[in-house]
Amino acid sequence: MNYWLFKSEPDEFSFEDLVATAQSGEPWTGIRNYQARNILRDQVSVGDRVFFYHSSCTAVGIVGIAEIISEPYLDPTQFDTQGNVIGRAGQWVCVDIKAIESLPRRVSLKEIKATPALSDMVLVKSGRLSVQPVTREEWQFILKLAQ
DNA sequence: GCCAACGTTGGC
DNA sequence: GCCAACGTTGGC
Repeated sequence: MNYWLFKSEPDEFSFEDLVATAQSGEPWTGIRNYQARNILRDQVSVGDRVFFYHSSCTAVGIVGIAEIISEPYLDPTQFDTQGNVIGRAGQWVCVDIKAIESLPRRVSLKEIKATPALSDMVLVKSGRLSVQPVTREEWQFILKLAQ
């Protein structure tokens, strides 16, 4: 099983919104970055776990855990009703995810940046990538921090 | 809302 | 294939 971190602006779609979709989950659409697309297309598998990260808000950080529940498929939001590609053609893909649980408390970006054991996280090193890998060590360390 | 960082585009 | 211009992300 692999671990990932997905970013979302809570004003657009929050972890609470994902929880509300229960077992049916939500298509993770709208990724328009090649690096993120390649990760979704080539590396993400059903059963992988995901840290759900709230960005661009007053409480930035990791707030919950989700699970990948579909194989990657073509993101339907890249097509109009006639099936024509909207904007940049990029064979964009999406996956479905569902909520597993909230963290006992949010692990803030500030805290992550201040933690030496987490200084190699992609989140710290390449802040803009919206779908990114998390190592097993980082995953477990953050779970401990969240207690 | 500002602005730094970074990804993408496009002229050459 | 370089690189300047431009657009977007995201922390603050």
